[in-house]
Amino acid sequence: MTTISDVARLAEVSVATVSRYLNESGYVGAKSRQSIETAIKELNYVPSEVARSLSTKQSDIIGLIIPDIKNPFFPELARAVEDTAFEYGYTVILCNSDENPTKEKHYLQKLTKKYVAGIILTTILEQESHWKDVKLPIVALDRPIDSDVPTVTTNNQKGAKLATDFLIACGATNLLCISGPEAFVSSQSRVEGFQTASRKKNITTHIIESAYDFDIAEKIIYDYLKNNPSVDGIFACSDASAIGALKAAHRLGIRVPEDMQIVGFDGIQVGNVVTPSLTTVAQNIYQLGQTAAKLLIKQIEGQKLTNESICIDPELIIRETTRKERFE
Amino acid sequence: MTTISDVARLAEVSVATVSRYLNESGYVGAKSRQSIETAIKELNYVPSEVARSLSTKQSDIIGLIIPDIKNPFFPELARAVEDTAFEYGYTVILCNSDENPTKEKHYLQKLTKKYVAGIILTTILEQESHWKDVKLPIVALDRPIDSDVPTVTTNNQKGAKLATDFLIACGATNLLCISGPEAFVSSQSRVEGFQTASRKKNITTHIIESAYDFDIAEKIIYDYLKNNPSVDGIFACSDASAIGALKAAHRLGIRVPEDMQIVGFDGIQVGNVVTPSLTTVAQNIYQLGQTAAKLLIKQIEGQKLTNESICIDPELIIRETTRKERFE
DNA sequence: TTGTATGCGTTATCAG
DNA sequence: CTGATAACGCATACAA
Repeated sequence: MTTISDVARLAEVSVATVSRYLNESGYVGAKSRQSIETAIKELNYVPSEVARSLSTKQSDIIGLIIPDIKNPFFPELARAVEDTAFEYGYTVILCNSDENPTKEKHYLQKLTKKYVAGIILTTILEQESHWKDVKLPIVALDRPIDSDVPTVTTNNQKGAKLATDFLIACGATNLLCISGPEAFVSSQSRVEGFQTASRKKNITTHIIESAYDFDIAEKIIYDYLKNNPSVDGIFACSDASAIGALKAAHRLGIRVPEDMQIVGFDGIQVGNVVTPSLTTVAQNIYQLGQTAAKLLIKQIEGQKLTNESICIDPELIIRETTRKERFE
Repeated sequence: MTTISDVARLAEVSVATVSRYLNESGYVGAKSRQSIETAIKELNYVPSEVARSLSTKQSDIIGLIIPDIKNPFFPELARAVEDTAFEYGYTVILCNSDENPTKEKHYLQKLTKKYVAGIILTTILEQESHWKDVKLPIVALDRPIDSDVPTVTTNNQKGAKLATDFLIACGATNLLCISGPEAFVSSQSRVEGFQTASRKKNITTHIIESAYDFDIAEKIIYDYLKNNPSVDGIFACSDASAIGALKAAHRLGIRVPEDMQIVGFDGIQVGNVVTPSLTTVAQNIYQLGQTAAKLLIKQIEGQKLTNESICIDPELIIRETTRKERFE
C-alpha cells in the first residue's frame, strides 16, 4: 500500500502539499500539481480513508438499521438509501435489528465506534432511547421515534382513508380492518384513518390484529371470516396481511372481488404478481429512503435541522381485488 | 469522545496496559485489571475502531457487492451474509453494482480505501478482472469469476436436470426452456442440465432467452407460446421468468398445470404466493450466503484457501404448476 | 507485569 | 505558495 509520503517523495514536494492537492484546500503551485499528479498515477496511489477518518474524526459511512432486509418492504428502501448515499459519496453499512433492542443497541454502539457520519434508523422502540446516547446525526425512517429526531414517514392516516373510502365507494358495507402489531405507530395511524373513513351510515366495521406476515395473517383471517361470512370488504394495514386475506378467501371459496373486496397497504412488488392482483395503497418507498438519506446528509454536512419531519403521501393503486367499475 | 489515555490516566496505568487489557494480549496484573475496568465503566469508554484499524491495517468490515438488493434473490442472501458477519463480529457494507463494471470498480476501490477485511462479490464479469488488483480476500458468490477465487455456487446443472426430469415424469413431452442472459454462467449451466435431461425419445425441446424479469419474460413467452401452442412444459431458469410464463399462459387461456406445466428456478418467496403456486428448484439461498461469509472470514483470519470452491445442491419444491399425481 | 517510545497515513497549524 | 511538525487514538517492540 503506497502512502501520501511516497507520493510526496516521488513528486519532490512535501506531504502537506500533496494533502492540500488531494483536498483542494489551500494553494498548490502549477508545477507541484503536475508532478503530484504524475506521481499519483505512477504509484497508483489511493488515499487511506481510515487515516483520514482518524485525523478528521469524520467518515463517509452511513449506518442503516432496519428490522430485516428480507421483509419485502426494505430492499427498495435500502436501495434508495444506498443510491442516494452513492450519489453524495457515502457508503452504507447494513444492519438487521430484528426489532431486537439488544441487537439494535449493539449496532448503535458499533457504528459509533466506527465514526460513522450518521445513522438512519427504522425502529419501533418509542420508549426506549438508546439512540439518545449517540451524538451522531440521526434520521428516523418509516416510524417516528422522537419529536427531536427528523423523521420521514408515509402519511398513513391519509392512505388508510383513501383505501377505506374507495372500498365503500365500491359498494362494500361490512368492513374488516386488519391492523398491524400495536407497537407500530404506523399501524395505529392506519387504523385511525380507517375509522374516520368508515364512520358513516350503513357501514359496519370490525378490527382484528395480525402480524405483517403472509401465513400468520392467513390463519387469523381464515378463522375470522369463517365466523363472519358477511364481511364484504377488507382493508389490510399491510400487503402481507392483504395477501393472507386473499389466500384465506380462496380457501373459503369466497370470490374476490365479487363476494369480497380487498385493499392492502405498502405497495410491495408481490402485490402485483398475485392473482387477482392486489389493489393497494402504495407507499412511495423509494422516495422515503431517498428523502431520509438526503435529510441525513444535510445534517452531516452541517445543518442542524432538528424538528424537521417529512410526510410523504401514498397513492391508491387500483388493481383486481376491488371492483370500482360497478359504481362509477 | 473519551480515549484510551483518559482511561489510562484515571486507572493510573499506562495506555499500553489498557491496550493489553482490551486486546487480551500480554499480561496485565489483577489490580491493574480492576482499576481499568472501573475506569472504563466510569468514562463510558468505547475504543475507536478507526484508530485501531490504522494501527493494525485491519478492520472488521466486509464488503458485499451484489447487482441489486431489489432483485428478490438478494435480500435473503444479504441477510445470510450479515447474520454470519454479525456472529463473527464483522459488519457489512452493502454495494449495488447494477452489473455495471464502472460502478463495480468504483466500489472495489472504495472498499480497498477503507481497509475492509474482505469482499464478497456477485458479478458476471468473467473476462474483466478489476478484482485482480485488489489484494484483499475475496469470495465469489453465485457466479464464479476465476478459478483462483474461492467460489460458492448452487449446483445449477443438477437442479436443472431435477426440474426437467420431473417435468417429463409428469407427462410433458414438448418442452420449452427459458434461459437467462448469455453472460450468466449459472444460466448456461441450467440450460445444459435441461439439455442432458431432455435428450430422450419423444421429447421435443425449444430454448429461448429472457432477462430475469417478470414483465420482459411475460412478453417474450407470450409471443412464443402464441406461435407454439403445442408446448406442454416449461422449465424457466429463474422464478421471475417462470412467473412471467404463468402470466403469459393466463392471458392466452392456457390452463396451468392442466394444459401446460411450469417449473422455475431460484426459490424466491413470491413463487409461493402466486396462483397457482410455483413448482421450482429452490436454491438454498441462505446457506449460499452463509457459506460465502464463513469462507471469507476463514480467509481473513489467516487461511489461504485458494481453489476452495463449494457447490450447494438445490432442492425441488413441488407445488401447483405441475401435476405429478397423475403419474405417480 | 508494566511503561516508554514509535509508527500507522492524514490533516491542519504555523512559520517560512 | 510550501514545508516542518504536531495531533488523531491505538498497538506493539523493546526496556525496565
